[in-house]
Amino acid sequence: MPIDFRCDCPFTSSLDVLGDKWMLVLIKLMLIEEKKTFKDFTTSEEAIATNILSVKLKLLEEMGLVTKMQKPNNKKVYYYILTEKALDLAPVLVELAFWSDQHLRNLHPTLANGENMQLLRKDPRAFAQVLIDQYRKKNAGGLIFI
Amino acid sequence: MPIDFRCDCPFTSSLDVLGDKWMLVLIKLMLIEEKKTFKDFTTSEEAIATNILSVKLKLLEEMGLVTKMQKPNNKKVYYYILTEKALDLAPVLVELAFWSDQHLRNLHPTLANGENMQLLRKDPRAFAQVLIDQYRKKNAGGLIFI
DNA sequence: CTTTTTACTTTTGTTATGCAAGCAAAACAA
DNA sequence: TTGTTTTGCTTGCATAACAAAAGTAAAAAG
Repeated sequence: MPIDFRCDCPFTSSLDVLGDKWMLVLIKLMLIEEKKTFKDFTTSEEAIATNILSVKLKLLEEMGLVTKMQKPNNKKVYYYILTEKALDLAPVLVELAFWSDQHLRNLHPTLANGENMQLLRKDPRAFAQVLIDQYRKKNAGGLIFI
Repeated sequence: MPIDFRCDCPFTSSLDVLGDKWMLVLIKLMLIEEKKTFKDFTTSEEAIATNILSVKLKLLEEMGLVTKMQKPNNKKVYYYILTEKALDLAPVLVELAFWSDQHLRNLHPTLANGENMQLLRKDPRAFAQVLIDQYRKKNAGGLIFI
């Protein structure tokens, strides 16, 4: 079914598609944590329920954010691969993480603070581009089978 | 009540706070559409229900994203004013609108396309800073009364 | 005073979410 | 070849989040 847009505002319309608990988290799992299969997602720290995962993956596919393809030499397992449309959300994710880093540490002291965060702080734009380039490189092989 | 963070991921944690249908929309209404009072919000195009508005404004205040202050010479009307913590979300909002502009027009042909969008396309970073500067300027007078 | 405005709250649904279990097809192991 | 396991997903059922409509109390306006 088509999305029901609340109004003509570009800010609000993006959130009509992405403004929920899971859509951007699933994109992050694929972009950064190399999650590809249904099973991969269920074993993430975020602990998404399988029925919700099923619905959200379908929605991501409908929205053209994800392409579902068979794993080579396996007729049961599928790979969920981000499209260019989804890769263009990398700057959004990076800005969100940048904000968390600045403003959520007092409320959430165990927030991750590894080397990735240092690169992010230094140059958020560059970090987003690195994420996109890395993802394209990793999935270049898989994309041959489309 | 305190936020229940799903994990230590900065991406996910930002969405634990902001990942719903309304939080970022309300911040947008304040930042861009000059909404300040409870009534202002109810008359927005997004048409939020008053009970939801009540809950979300309270949550924004709890999270330190909004300061509630009395309107001068009026003991009943309150102004909801964005904090610096919320103004730091301007880049997130701008990146979301940038993405809408690029990828949502086919699904949503009546999406706004005014002069603001041209500035946004040309230089998203600068656009975010303009929004922040404009907001600070407009609310400089009101902030005296804190 | 009376009316209107404002900021909610309450009531009553509807929708979204999530746990647990189930299922069919494929892959795997004996 | 024949169980057994894995995988991707679906189906109840319970709960939580969300929302439309109406109501309320207090302040402001007339």
